[in-house]
Amino acid sequence: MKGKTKDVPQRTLERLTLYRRLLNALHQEGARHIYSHELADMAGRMPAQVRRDLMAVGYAGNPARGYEVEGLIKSMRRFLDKPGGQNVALVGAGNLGKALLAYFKGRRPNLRIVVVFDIDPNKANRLIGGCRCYSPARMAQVMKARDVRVAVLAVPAPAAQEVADQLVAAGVQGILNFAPALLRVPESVYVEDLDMTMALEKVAYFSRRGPARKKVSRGA
Amino acid sequence: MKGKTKDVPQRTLERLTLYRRLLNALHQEGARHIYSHELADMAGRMPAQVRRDLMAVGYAGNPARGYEVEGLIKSMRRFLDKPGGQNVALVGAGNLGKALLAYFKGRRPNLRIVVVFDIDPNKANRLIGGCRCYSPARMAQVMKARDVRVAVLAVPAPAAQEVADQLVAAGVQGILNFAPALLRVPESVYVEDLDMTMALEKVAYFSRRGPARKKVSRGA
DNA sequence: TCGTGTGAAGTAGTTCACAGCA
DNA sequence: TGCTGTGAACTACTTCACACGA
Repeated sequence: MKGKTKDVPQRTLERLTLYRRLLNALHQEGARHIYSHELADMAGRMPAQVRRDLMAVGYAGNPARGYEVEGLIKSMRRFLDKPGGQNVALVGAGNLGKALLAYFKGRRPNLRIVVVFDIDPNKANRLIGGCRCYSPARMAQVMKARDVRVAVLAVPAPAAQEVADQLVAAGVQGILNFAPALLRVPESVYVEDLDMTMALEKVAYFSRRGPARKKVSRGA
Repeated sequence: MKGKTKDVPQRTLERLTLYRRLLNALHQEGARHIYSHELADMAGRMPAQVRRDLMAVGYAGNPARGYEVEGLIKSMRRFLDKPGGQNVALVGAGNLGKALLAYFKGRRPNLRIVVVFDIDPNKANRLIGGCRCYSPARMAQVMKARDVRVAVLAVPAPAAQEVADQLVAAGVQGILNFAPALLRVPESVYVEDLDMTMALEKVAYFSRRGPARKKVSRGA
């Protein structure tokens, strides 16, 4: 698994997706070129960090004009996206799951939720937000048929581990976990925990005790 | 703003909220004492890190029995929670907003969403998930009346900055921002960005390219 | 003996600062 | 001149390793 691309730091990858979003908007508005300090301002970062992050995608700017917007976007696409896109499964079609389905719909064309799983038998075989919903029993079969390797987990915490096991058995390589539970999965499976309660507690805490703030100057 | 509590690193605070969750579960099950390595296992961390994190709350363990669960929970409560709790406002009662309302309901009794704001005039003065919904025009007034200092922002990205400005004007000190937009707010306001699309892109990326994984052994 | 508390060492991530080029 | 690309310095965070104590 020791690839040619030297490990991209996780934080760098996050920022790259952000830069891309900003660049797309810029491109829409007709911008042709951009300097690292401009992108940095928009992203709330230091120019040096933007430049260093962009080193990872291997697109060279030019001291006179900065970075060529369209070319940079293309490079980032090559770097970030899997050609042909990646299908995603959603597990858990409760309140949160349904909201996520709607939220992700059309947001990243390259990353589409194509199936839903839910234990509720009433939901089986029905369409939810345009996606077919299946019983978890059919997970392995459906996932293989649709070539799904990425899953969004939006089930209650007590069910999370069991579902994660099923996902792994069905060949999933990456899980975006909304459940407040630590998933035990094989080394090769990537888990990203998105703990909303933790995030809210953090805001509550730091909004009282002064700013243990990001250094980012967020302007006036 | 230079307090007596030496700045708690952001990461430490995240983990503390996690430890507390685990401790509460443990306490429920009747556990009396716990060692740092046990807590570390449950949290997917190193024992030394757990001990160092706990230093921040100022609760001393004991080499023979480890930490006394109940006492530690009390200390963490003193450290993490505002006595009497903090009221929270939700802005944006769309799909996501409503799901968040349901999600947070009862999860942290000390951190309750008590009001909702939405531009849709049809929602004004109606109850949504048990919360009164108001027009953003009434924000300053309602926030003051309910002593709300923390807000969850779940509006579309293009509206995010405008809403953030209103929140700041209404006296908010902390914002949990679900909109994929960089908010410009005064230095004293804490913003935590929770970018779900970014998180999904991260999973998609790292599930392909090998593990730029957290060092955490997530076991087999 | 074994676990805590913590100084010290190690690692990862960020920012500086400057050489080199258009 | 002013920006990029990047070694080097710095900062923040994590882990080691050991003195101390029950």
